[in-house]
Amino acid sequence: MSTASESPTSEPQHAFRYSGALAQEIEPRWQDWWDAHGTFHTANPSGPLGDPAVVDQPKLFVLDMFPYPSGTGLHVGHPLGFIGTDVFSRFKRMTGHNVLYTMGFDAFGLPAEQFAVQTGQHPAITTAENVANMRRQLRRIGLSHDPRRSIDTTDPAYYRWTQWIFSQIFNAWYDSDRKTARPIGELVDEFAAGTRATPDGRTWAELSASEQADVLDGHRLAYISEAPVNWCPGLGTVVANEEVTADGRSDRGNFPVFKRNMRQWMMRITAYADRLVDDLDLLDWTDSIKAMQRNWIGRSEGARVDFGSPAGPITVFTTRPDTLFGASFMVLAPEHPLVDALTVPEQAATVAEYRRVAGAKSDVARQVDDKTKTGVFTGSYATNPINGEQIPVWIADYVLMGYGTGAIMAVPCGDERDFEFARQFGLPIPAIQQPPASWFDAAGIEPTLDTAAWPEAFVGDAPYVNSANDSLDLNGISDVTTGTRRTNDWLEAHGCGEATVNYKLRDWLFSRQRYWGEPFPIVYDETGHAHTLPDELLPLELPPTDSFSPRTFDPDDAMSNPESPLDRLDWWTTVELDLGDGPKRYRRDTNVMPQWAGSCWYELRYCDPTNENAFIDPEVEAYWMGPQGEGHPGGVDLYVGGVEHAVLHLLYARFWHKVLYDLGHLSSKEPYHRLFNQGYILAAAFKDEREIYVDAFGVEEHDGQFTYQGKPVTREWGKMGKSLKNAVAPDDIYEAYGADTLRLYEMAMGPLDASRPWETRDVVGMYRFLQRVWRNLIDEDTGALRADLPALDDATDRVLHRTIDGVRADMEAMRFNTAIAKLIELNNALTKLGGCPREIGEHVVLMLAPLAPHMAEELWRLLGHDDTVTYESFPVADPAKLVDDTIELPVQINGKVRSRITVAADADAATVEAAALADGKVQASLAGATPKKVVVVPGRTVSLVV
RNA sequence: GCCCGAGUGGCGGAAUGGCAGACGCAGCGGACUCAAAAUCCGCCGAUUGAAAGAUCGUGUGGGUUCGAGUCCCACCUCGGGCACCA
Repeated sequence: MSTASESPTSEPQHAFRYSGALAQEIEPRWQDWWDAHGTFHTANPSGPLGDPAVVDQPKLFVLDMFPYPSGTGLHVGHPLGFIGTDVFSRFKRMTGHNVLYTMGFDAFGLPAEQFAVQTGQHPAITTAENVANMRRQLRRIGLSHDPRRSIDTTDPAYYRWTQWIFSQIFNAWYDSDRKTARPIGELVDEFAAGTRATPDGRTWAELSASEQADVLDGHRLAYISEAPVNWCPGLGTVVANEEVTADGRSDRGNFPVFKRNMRQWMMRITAYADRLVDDLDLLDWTDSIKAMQRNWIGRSEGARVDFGSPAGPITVFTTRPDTLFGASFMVLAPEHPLVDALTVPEQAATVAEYRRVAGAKSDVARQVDDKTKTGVFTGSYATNPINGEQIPVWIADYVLMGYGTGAIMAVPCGDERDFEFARQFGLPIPAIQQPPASWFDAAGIEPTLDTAAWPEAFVGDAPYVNSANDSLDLNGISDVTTGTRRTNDWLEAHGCGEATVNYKLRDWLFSRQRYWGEPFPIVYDETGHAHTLPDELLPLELPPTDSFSPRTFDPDDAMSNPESPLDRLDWWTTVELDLGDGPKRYRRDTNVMPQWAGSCWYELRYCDPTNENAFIDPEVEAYWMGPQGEGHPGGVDLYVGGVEHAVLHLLYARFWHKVLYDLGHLSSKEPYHRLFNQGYILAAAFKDEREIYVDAFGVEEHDGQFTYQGKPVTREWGKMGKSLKNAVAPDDIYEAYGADTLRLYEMAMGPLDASRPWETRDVVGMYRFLQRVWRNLIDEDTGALRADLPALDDATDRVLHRTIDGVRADMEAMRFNTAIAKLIELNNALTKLGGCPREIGEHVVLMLAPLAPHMAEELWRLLGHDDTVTYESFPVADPAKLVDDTIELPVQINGKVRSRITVAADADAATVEAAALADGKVQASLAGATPKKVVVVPGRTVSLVV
């Protein structure tokens, strides 16, 4: 061991005091030792990483969300979750679990590509450098990853299987009767056998090969469609709905996004909408994340209703079919295909102008505009099927083409938007429900069915009125559920509608016009039909090129067109292949997959990273991912990450997982059984008068006023990061204190799921704690175990066991902050005692091991052990030492604590009551009065009521 | 507007309905030292009191309870998500 040199936080006279410098020596030494000994290698039940013995151990799969290997490296905010999972994994190893814990890199995608474009280097080179740098930084924190299982999405050995999974999805269709994905070949069989009708009724054999291909393409789970997509000229690519922010800009780069019809790859995630909602019930996720997913999928139950019109039936979707009697007009989206046919000549100019204005408005403009209703009459009337009334058909941009059928029946008395529209344009508002008196009271008007007096629409349960025809009578019914059911039955019986379910979720736009992503394993034949490459031709590697930079455009140039970098590579885009009918020329797909593809299945590859025959061995999958008993969906045991992936990654990954499950490749229905959202580390950020962030470390504070270079700045709190100029590098903390101190500080700041502000000056508290632990066991002058350790007394022994009991429970529940507090209390007691009795030393080191593993290894070695502390058993409290002979109880009189009594721990209620009444202070407080009531809570309190 | 989540000392935070403020930071006092640092010991919600103590105190207002930071109702503030989704 080298001698600790002077550091800013230590003094030279104690050569073996635990200092930043000593930590800098101990920590890398143990990190090297762990690597050399393969300490964190985790065995599979079989296969190349196999050891059948592990099957006897309970398994635990702990997963962190896949990080981007950013070019700027880590700041102290990044590893918060990683440290949490590491502490938990280390604890679980000490309780006998076989723990799968590793880390990979989501290295494809925009950030990596943009960094490469900035530096002018090929993304493969910058990615490799960034990954190496991040691995180094993560290793320095002492994370106990199995390095053999680490993966990188840009590695052809990995994306070979991403492409293979794409092929599986492409070659599958969704059988909505059986509610499962099936191989496309089985659909061909059904068509060929005539058990499934073709779209136009001809037999399968009568269709040409090209027509057959068209039919199949219409069923595939991955398909090409010409549909409105989000075109982002500033990025030069299309992006998914989930990547567009509420104000119509791109998630990355914050560029405007335009709706454009384009030919793009889509994933039929809508086929899984129901299962994605329903299976949330099987998951141990927070309610808020579940709510966000439900909200995004947006399932609403209602009915489809056909209204007759001069242009043929207009179909609407409504969640309130029970209000059909109140439908007094219809509204179509301006883009609705029937608008032309419905528009009468006198209205043509007005309608055309309205459509032009509406069409020119971007989504941004539509949302920025105030919500004042606009619209125009088409001149046509439709027939309300339930009462035969002729109602006017309008168009208005408050009806969205992208939701439902792009047309609504307007029930102004029961829908706030329709009410506003009717008021705006003087359309009739017939009342069909009798709102309760309380509703009129709240509105400050007398009860009336004259809606001219109503201030707003009435929404909710109330008796129906004016709601009857010859064969349906809702009048008198007073709940929406019954009204809806009756109406749905009537609609179905009369052939003008049926109950149905509608979703906000749209299919997933899956292609990007970029370079740095997985190429599609797809070629097109001379008729333009897509074929997957045979599996043996995978991976289809990204072609090398210097022009990897995508063509970007003026961010506001809505009419620009995407140009994929791969399109420019003529030598690559055409290829001669034999796909079963002789060698032919094919054209490659020149899109790449979106960022999310690689992270849709990475947890599976962690399980079986070296498998060259399958993306995962079924036996290995069943072991790590399989259901844990009846009703359990399977999936990783603990998944920790930020809340920002609530609807992107988590929805896509669940979808892919379900497809793979349906196709028989997996035993687990869900990828992530338990999800834990860690908080963020916040840091103060400062803005000058121009609203520009200034270097947070140059800001001075005087009397609560902040200044930067003499000028006043304002403080705010935000996620630590480069853009707020407030990032603290972990390296600075290691140098001053070591990684163990950083780990403890991050865990002690608060509960893992809460965001908390970083305070560099607070870090020293955990450093002092580690120094005291060290000092209690180690002679600071010689570095040897202290020879003068005190003897163990009964009271200290009890403190130890109470600590063990509490720390174990806290660790189990991931309450690392309170576990640390209990360890500090124990250590403070030892300091008072003058040192750590030998009998306690090992327990202290073992309890510290998950939190501060480097110091724990070092002390474990000094305590005379010659192997790692990693797999030692976590201490178990002796129950006999958890109970005291006597306890002190507070005595409350009328709810106020007036005295404390000491009684035997097992004293019965009568004894406790007698002791309380006999107490001098209690008697003084009672002043001779007799309590009316005495409540004795054993072991807790005595409460007297006078 | 709708749906989540959170409001506790100067700061981060702790408290199965049972002694509010564990633990850490900052601050104050003491020991050690020629001195300082480090270390060790103690104090550290507010008001009041010489002290013992007393009174108040967990965003606000009600309620349930012998007893509420914790449960219920209403409201305020902050954070997050969704947002003309029929």
